[in-house]
Amino acid sequence: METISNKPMDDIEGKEKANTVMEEKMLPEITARYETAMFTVNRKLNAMIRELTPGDLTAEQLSTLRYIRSKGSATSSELADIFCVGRSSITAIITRLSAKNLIIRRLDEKDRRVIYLELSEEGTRLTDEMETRILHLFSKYLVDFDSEEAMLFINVLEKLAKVLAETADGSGNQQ
Amino acid sequence: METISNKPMDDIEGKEKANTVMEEKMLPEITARYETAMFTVNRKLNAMIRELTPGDLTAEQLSTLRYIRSKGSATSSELADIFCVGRSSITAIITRLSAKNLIIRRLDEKDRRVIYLELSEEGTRLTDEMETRILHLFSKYLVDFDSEEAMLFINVLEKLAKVLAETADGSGNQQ
DNA sequence: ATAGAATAGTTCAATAGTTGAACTATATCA
DNA sequence: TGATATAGTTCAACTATTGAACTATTCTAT
Repeated sequence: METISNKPMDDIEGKEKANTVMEEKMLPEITARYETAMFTVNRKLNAMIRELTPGDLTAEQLSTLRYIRSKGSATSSELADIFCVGRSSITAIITRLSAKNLIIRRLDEKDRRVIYLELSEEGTRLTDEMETRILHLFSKYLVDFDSEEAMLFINVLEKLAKVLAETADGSGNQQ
Repeated sequence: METISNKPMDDIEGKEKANTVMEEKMLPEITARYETAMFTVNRKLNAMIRELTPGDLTAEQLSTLRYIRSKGSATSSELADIFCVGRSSITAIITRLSAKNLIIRRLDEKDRRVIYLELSEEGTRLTDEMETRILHLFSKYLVDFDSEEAMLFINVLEKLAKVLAETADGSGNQQ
């Protein structure tokens, strides 16, 4: 993934070093701006999605459904990893989704410890409906960005996600 | 805020329209990639920051302290707006922070309905310490990005935050 | 083959965050 | 002045999360 711009920066041969130094200096500012903006984006988007969601479904529950929808099925441990929470937390969420008949537990016949989580028909329908609504919401805001900046943004965001995900270290929680 | 790249896209005069059409088509893909990456980034970063934080301080509490630190002082209503939650939620958080002697309630003498929230000495010390740790954490990851892509990313992120914040509509919650 | 370790998931108690309604107190405005 | 709006709190109900203890399986190393 290389940058698109061809506007040269310093180009006194030591490109590598020049960039590093500059960032060192700008670190506090970049960090502060990143955090402030990220905070606002997350809070506002979550609030908006919350308003789109049927009253008896929480943000975590919706995220869980959507993740399973995207993968077809998932296990508790996988969800705990992805969501960076303990497994007991996932159990609680799954129990509630199951009580609402949105999720089905399917036993693995080979390894009888594992349980595959899948969406029920109703769960699939509801998740698809939410996907549509969210897409519609996003489309309202995406028109303010041109393709190029949007793609650049997404690429850097994905790179960041990759870098963070690779640092498997803490990863938040486990037992 | 204009894009930096000078690599022309289509330039058959109808730049405006060309871009719009292209995004329309790419909307589902962009949305999916954005959401997936954003989800990972948030979960991972939150988990990492959680690990840096003294055990008796939660993510919400830390965010609250940091916001107040950045502004000097804030009111409950202001925090409820920024955090997109109800005021009673803020009351609960403030009560706990106050019990830990990290926050002080200062009464406004002009308008006796409002209460300014400020950090105590201990709150200031703790928040500054956390800022340092977070900066250190970020610096580990920022080296993977060059200045240019970092700045582009931040600019688009801030633009997104601005667009979302301006849509004052739902804003999540209020009473 | 089997004992010990690892893995997948659940249960439970405790705590934090959130909602929404009802409430108090104060300020604004018409 | 009386109605309305604003700032904040309290309360009950609920969800999410943690961490420890637990069951049930599977793996692995001798």
